[in-house]
Amino acid sequence: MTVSTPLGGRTSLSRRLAEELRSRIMSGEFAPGARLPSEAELVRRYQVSRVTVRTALRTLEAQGLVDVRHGSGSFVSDFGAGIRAGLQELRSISETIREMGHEPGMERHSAIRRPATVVEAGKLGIGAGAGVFAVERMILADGQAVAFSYDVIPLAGFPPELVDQLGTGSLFATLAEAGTMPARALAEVHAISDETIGWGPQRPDPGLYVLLDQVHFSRRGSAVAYCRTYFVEGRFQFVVLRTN
Amino acid sequence: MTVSTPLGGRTSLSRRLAEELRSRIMSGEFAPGARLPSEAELVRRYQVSRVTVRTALRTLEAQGLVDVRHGSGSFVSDFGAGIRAGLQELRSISETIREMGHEPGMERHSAIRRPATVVEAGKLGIGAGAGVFAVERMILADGQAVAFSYDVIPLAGFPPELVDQLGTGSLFATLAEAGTMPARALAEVHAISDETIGWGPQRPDPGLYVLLDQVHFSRRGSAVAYCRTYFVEGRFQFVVLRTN
DNA sequence: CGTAGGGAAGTTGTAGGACGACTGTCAACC
DNA sequence: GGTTGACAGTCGTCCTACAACTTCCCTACG
Repeated sequence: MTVSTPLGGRTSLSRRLAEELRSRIMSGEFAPGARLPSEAELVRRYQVSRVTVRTALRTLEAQGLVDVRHGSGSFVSDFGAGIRAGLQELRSISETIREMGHEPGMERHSAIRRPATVVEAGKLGIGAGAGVFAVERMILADGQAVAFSYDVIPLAGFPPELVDQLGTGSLFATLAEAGTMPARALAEVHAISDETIGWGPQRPDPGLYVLLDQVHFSRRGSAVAYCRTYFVEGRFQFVVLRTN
Repeated sequence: MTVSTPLGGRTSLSRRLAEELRSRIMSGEFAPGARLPSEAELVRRYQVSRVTVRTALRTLEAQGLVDVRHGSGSFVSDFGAGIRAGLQELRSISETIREMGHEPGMERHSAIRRPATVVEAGKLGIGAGAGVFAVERMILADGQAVAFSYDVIPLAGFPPELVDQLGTGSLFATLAEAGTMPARALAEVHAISDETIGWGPQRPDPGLYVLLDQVHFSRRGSAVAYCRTYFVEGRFQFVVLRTN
């Protein structure tokens, strides 16, 4: 039997199970290449049907986290380490930095309310000139600047009492509090050489950056933020797992 | 009713169905945001069980291609256009260029057999000094150079009669012929400013590149190629779909 | 002794049927 | 007009059964 772990929540059971397994894998409970418990064992362990277990495993497989082999079992992908800092995992930069074993930090450079530029309006799918909140921040890891970010959040429908909170802590946390947690982001990657991007004493000498130009969407498809993050080349490792 | 399309093949049925649906979506048969046929309809259409249909849909959902909504239906993700050129889709660059509506081309600059460097051996998980085949190529789209690639293929276990074919056409095609089709790749992304990367009259003036430093793995986990592809900034659009 | 072959056990893949939960629509009602 | 409720359509989960594949052990044969 070994019954335990109720998995309570509001999203679908298989999603929650996938998240549970994902966190167990990430925690290092299963080493890369190690074999996961069989589907039958997971059925007993979590008291769910085999369909649910298989659905969860399929999700993890599509994410590249596990490898399901017919007749043999499910195995943790050998790329676990890379995925842990993967670019396709949508999460706050601070969280990623912490998971990579460093102490995240942040310094707000400016924060103003202003009308959206044409480019911003286009990216966010709002009218040009609509009110937005623009924040400029420096992202730190162990006290060293690893990125400079220019974030824009549309104000329409955003709770006024939370506006001042934007840019003071995790952007994701504030958006979640506002009920517009990003579920997906479409990001363009560029190489940028520009001396005017960064600021302060930590500005890198050759102004070479990897720019992540991304629009965040809520689960229902509305744009909730437009973030341009300039990562100082060499101070942050970008990893992408590609599959077919 | 409407029986047809046998889906014959050797991989699992659900994988083939996912691929079939993926290609139908990519072809534009279903517009972004459009509703896919219901699971029951797909069951009738392809003569497979609902388990198989659901498994395929789950795979596509995890890849960000479709959005399955409880009680409502399955919908093509609004990000279809971006995903079509997505970085996490592992496929040949030429194929990607063609899908983006341009005519792919290629020029081989050099191709030699030599011992692996220490870095290459480390990336490929082989002994330092083991024999590799190194190819330098220029990737073209509509006659314009979009990338310069430095590829390294370990020779151990590689069919000798196919070595000369490396670098003359699609690297993927040759690897597939050799039975070592890449199934996954772990890629690092860097911004590079270096005047010595490219060559020829098409060399970009400010030598600014997005470097995709990637190791390709076969389905069983062995490294089959180490490819450094320098994309000329501005001539190729990198898109990454991030999910959580 | 060594090896090839066969079989058993374990595991994932697919099938079919059943029911619950959720969504969107529309008609009836207040 | 707005709300409520019924209803059909659809996805989520469960159950049972069997096929296909892998791995390992053990036997039979050389």
